[in-house]
Amino acid sequence: MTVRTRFAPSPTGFLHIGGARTALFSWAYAKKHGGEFILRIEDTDVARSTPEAVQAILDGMQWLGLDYDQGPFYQMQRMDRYKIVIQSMLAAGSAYYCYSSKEELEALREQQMAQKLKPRYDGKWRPEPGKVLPHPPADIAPVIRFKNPQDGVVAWDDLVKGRIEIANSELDDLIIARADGTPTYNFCVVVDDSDMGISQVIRGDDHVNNTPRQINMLRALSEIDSSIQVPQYAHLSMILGGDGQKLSKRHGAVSVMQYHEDGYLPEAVINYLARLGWSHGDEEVFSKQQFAAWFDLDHITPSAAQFNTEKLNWLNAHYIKQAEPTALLADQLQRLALRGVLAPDTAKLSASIALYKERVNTLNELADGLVYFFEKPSLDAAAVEKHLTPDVMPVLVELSAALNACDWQAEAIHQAINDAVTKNGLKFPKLAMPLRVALTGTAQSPSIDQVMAILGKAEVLARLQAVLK
RNA sequence: GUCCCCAUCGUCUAGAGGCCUAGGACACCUCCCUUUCACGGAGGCGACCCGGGUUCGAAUCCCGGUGGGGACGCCA
Repeated sequence: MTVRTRFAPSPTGFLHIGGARTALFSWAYAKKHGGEFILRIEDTDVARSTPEAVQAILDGMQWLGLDYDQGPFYQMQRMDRYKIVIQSMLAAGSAYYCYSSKEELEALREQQMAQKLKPRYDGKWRPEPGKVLPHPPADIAPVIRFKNPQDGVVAWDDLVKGRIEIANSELDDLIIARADGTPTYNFCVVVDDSDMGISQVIRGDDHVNNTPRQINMLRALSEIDSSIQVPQYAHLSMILGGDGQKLSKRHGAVSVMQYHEDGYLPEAVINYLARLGWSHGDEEVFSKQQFAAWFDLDHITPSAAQFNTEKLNWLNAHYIKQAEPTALLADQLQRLALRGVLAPDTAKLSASIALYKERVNTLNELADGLVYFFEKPSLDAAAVEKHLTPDVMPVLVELSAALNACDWQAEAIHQAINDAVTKNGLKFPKLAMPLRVALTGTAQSPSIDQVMAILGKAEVLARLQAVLK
């Protein structure tokens, strides 16, 4: 049997970190087994679904490089198919019309909660042999309910959590079509997973409780069409925020595209997400391809995992260091433009990226650190006071002259500084620090001779002149 | 409330009854490197939720407790 997995988000918001990991694992499972990965947009909640959200999900997947073999399929475009299946269930007696009003149901729920019972449909309109149903009220448009088995248990061997059993007595007859005729989530999923030949359903933990209902519907459907099979299920635990709390819209859940904006490389986010809840021995740093080759459901942790920005930073720093400067060029051009640096010299930009990328966690930090290569820095007052002391001024004057005559290479520049240091009986930092402050504005920078080599002779002399006045 | 799930360093995790004196990674601390800050290198701190049981032997298996999470929609 060919492996087919799917990622099935509902377009009610952006692609967040939890959804991204679910997609990543589904993607990897399909790749590992030479199967197909399908994207399906579950947009049956017309009131909450938006085209913007669809686009945001597509953008997020593209940024992460989670390519799908089929889709995106849209459930709203499959209405005809759902209606046919519902009709067949009605005909087979595995579904029925229910005329209970929303108000009636609400009252029932409250009553049950008050009695500390699990709120469930009371089966008023459920047909049974020998049972006499009430007369359908004329003013109520009926919903359609699935006739769930009442006895026995539903069990499956979850690929992550092991065997799970739920008694049918815990389940009630769920609504599969609303009063307006549109089908609901649990029903659409079942039809789609079946029609699309999904072999493994890999999804979030929060769907564990839907699984027995879906299995029951699949079984009812297989009574009608014997080719219909129940897929395997793998339920991934959720990702918690850095504080151990559940991620939600108002608490810590952000779009994966926010990570892009914040200066994270997709390689880093993928690598980080892969290691969140999954492991391959002691391996920590690996590519998406390596992940796909290694991936298996056996090594997924069943417990929830807390998001840790520090570790993401570490991975991001690794991937930035590893990147070729030219690969970062386009990105840095954009980020520098945001910082007011327009059309910088490309050779100079490449050289400064090469020098600076070794020391940053994010692409924004990189861009921040690059600015002074292209614009005169404003000098940090504390650093000026500490390092640009009156006694070094004459040495700087002397050095300026030497630099002016210097062959403009880091080696030669270093030599010129060294000569000035020796001649004046100083230690190297005594001159390097004032230079650093004068040229970069701060007391922290890469090797000052290398910075100077990139800045260029004219610019270095001009910046020195500015502090000597 | 009912049902379901989960439980190893602060965090992510290794761990399939003896390889465990519980390993790795991030973070933190110390030292080294050094031209400042980083990077890098070497060390260090630091955990099996509790209680029973099974067994010659339990982080690992079973039971109970506790704690955390999820679900209980004409949402997905």
